[in-house]
Amino acid sequence: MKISVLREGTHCQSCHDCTARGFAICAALDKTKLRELAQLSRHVRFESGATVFAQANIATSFFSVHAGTLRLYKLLPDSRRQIVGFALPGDFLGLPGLPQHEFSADAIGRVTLCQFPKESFATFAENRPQLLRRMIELAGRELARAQEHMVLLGRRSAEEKIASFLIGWRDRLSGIGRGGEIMPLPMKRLDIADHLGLTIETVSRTFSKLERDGVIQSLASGVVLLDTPRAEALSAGIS
Amino acid sequence: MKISVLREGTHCQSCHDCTARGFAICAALDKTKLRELAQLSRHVRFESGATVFAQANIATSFFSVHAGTLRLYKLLPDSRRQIVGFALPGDFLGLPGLPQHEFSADAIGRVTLCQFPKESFATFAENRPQLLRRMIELAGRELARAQEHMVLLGRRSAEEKIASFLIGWRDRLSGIGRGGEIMPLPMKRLDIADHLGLTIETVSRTFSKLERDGVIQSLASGVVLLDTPRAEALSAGIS
DNA sequence: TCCGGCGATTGATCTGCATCAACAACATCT
DNA sequence: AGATGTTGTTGATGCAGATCAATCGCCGGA
Repeated sequence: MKISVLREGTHCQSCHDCTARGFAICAALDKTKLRELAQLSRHVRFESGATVFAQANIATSFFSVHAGTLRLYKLLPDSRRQIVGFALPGDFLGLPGLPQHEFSADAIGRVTLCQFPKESFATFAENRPQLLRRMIELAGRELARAQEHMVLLGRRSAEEKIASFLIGWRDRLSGIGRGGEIMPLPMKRLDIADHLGLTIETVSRTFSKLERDGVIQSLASGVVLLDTPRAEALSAGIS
Repeated sequence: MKISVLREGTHCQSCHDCTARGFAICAALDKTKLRELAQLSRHVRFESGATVFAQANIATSFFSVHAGTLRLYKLLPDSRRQIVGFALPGDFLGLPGLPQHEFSADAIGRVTLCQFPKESFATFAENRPQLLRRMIELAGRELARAQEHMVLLGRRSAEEKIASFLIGWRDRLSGIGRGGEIMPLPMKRLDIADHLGLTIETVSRTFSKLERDGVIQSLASGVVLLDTPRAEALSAGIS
């Protein structure tokens, strides 16, 4: 595992034309407040594999993902791993009220983040209902995703899990304007396995099966959905 | 499945000495605001098995649990079920921002709730940062629980699942002042199975095994933890 | 060009839990 | 008391996915 490499950041100069604006926490803010919030933040960059923060460490910052993908995961003492989610541009990391990080976060490929010192962010947000409501909205969306994922982990077959994952990933990408024919999957098979409660072998076999069945096409650059209705049916748990 | 029975409620007269005060959403409010909020609410009661609301229905109310236990669950089209959690006194049900319920909720035994019309609650909360921060706190706690449950569903053995469930249940009960030697388990085996991603038979067998091993004692009125350290070790994923 | 490492794939075998089945314990109704 | 339904337990068997193992493709470095 590579060691975290934190490049010194600068105050964010250009929140106004930030590509993650619109889906990020800051979508709630007008120009003036945006500038104030920007004063608190710095841009930081992490190289592939770097750990942004680790579970049970004291949380001193919040983050908003600007570019790239992260895996968010929890480890058991014997090193079993559950990836609780992947973070994409616009996702907010860290929850006020809890002193420590509830999970670890690694960069998958290069990642840039807006970093906010926890204290000053909390003070800033304290009396800004717009921002607070936005945080509730993001937390609620996250919670809904978590509950949907519990259904997947508890009650679905390997094939349904993979189909569900692909459909969900497609929807998230298109939600941030990254939809397209070829759907990039920046994470490795092991990450997918640890996200879906499977092993790499089962993930691999299931990808192969879906490809044999003409549901998907697997490329080096990503996956193409050939039979979307079939994939969506599997994802919904039909058949 | 029994039909939901909603007894007509009354405005809450006695929030001041409500037994769920202190852990509920209203813990954030001072006397004056509490009275104002009480004006919006009514007490409602549901009998055992009644459905408080169903997944994908338009959410017209929020609820705060006053007494009793609920199962919160999602169904797949073929009737596979995943119980995403159990709600206890103080728990808040419903998230602003999402138009529909994300899951269904049934009473386990008799339940009483504070019901808030969604619109008026939202208006009330809109510019009350204290209340908004409290909602973030509750949502965050819920999210943390959901993530911990993903680890359980994705990466743990049946025995670990049961031990984890018992330890978690003990902690939640003691968190609302209901700790005690005998831990009541109001939900049925099928509920536990659908919560942990197991079948009733496996749940039953695992309870039997834990009892044979002297970890727990199973009574009609609940469960006694005989070997708490062992249960906690299993719960933590050690051994 | 060869080598070594990493990720992915595929095959063979094993196993934890699901499934199928029978029965026990207990409550409710007639 | 006997009949019926509901919940829980236990046993026998089956199977989806884990585990163990071999191989392949690819990339980067010597």
